[in-house]
This record gives sequence, structure tokens and C-alpha cells, in this order.
Amino acid sequence: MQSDVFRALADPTRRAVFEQLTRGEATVTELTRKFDVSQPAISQHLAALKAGGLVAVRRAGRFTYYRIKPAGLRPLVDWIEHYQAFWLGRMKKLKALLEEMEDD
Amino acid sequence: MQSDVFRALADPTRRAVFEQLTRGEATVTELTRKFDVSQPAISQHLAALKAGGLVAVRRAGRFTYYRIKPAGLRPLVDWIEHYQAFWLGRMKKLKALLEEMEDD
DNA sequence: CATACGCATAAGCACCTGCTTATACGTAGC
DNA sequence: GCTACGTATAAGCAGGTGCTTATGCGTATG
Repeated sequence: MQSDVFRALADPTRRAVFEQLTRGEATVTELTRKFDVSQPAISQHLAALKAGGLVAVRRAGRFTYYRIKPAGLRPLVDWIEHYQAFWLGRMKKLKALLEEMEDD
Repeated sequence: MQSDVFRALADPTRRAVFEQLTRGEATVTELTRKFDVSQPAISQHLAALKAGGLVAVRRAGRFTYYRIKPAGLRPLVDWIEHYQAFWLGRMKKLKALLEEMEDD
């Protein structure tokens, strides 16, 4: 759902987690160490980001690695494009970029 | 506050009101007619959009006209840019565009 | 195997949000 | 100057959200 992207990004802590993940893959415990909230809180934020299509998961033994899914931002770019017809040309380029990344 | 843009856009009804305004200036009563919520609800949504810097107001007698403030989307674009360093060049162009519009 | 670890999920709580109805306040128009 | 209109604001309510602690379940490790 497109709506989930907006919801996912509405929370500042969640945006901060997203930012942290741009620096590279991380496990839940690693993320928990960097933020001043409990591990369940982090897990819940990650679930929201995942619902928004903004992160991907990789399980390795008892560790769960989360990583950014850049293509998840596409709905956002699409949305801006939709209401800013005059940006269309430039936005098309962004979309093309996002498509390239879609297999990350 | 940058955070207010995200909050403002998190609600689907609010995004729909924003969309409606892209078709042109409208009064509160006009907007109320297009959506299935009460006039106060519309006023509250408009207040949230205004807090997010997404709309501007023009008072004319007993009417209040709301209109899109395209530059209000800049924090969003900035945010995407910030976490997508590789888009920097393209985003810079968007920012320039938005700056041009800032006196709309 | 037994214990510890990594994570998700459940339950509960305070607060926030989006809606409603009621109302107040300014402007318009007879 | 009344009366009606346009809008904002207040108050109240149901449901959502973000957090916590408690717990369960799989996996690693001695």
C-alpha cells in the first residue's frame, strides 16, 4: 500500500532508523544499541518500515539483518510527480533510477 | 518543522485535500462539499497542511481561500536527497526549481 | 542437551489523532 | 442593525500509535 510509506515515514524515530540503515545492513540488536528505546520498539519500527516497503530482511542463523530498500521510496517520488506535473521530465529520471535499483 | 510535512502527508484524507487544491484555490466550504467529512474536519486538515507548510491562505471577506504551496514539498525532496546521495545531482535541480517557485 | 542469545509477539498503558456536534466570531446583505 | 453565512475553535469520543515489560520460539554454543 502506498499509504504505508507515508505512515512509515511519519514517525521521527522510524526515519532515524531508516537513516541509520543507509549506513549499511544491521541486526536488530545493533540498532537497539544505537537508539534509546527497547528492542521490541525497534522490532516494531522495523515492521512498519517493512510494511512501507522501505527495508528488506535477511535472516542468518539467529541474526536478522535489515537493509534499506531504495526502491521503496518510489511511491513517494511518484506521489510528488503526480502533483507536480511540470517536474515530470526530471521525475521520470528519478523513476528510471529507482527501477534500476529495484533488484538490490 | 520538517517533521510536520511528514505528519501532514501521513493522512490519506489530507493528501486528497492537497490533491484537490492542486486543481486550484478553494474555500473551506467548497472543499467540504467535495469530501465526506464535516466542515470542522476540513478546517482541521487545512490547519495541519498549513503547519506542514503545504498550503497558503488568502482571506477575502468572509471567505478563506486555500491554495497549494509547492515549495512546501521541498523538505520532502531534501529528505530523499539526504538519504540518496547518488541522486544528488538530479535533486539539486529539483531544489533549484522549488526555490524559483518560492514566491508563488 | 542445556543454557544463552536474537528476535518477534502479546498485553497493557498513556497519549495522539481524526472525527463529530456545539458554538463563537467576523463579514455580508438586506 | 438583524439575520444568514463562512470559518475556526472547543469539547468529547473511539480508535490508533508508540512505548514498555513479559514471554515464547528458534538457533547457536558449551
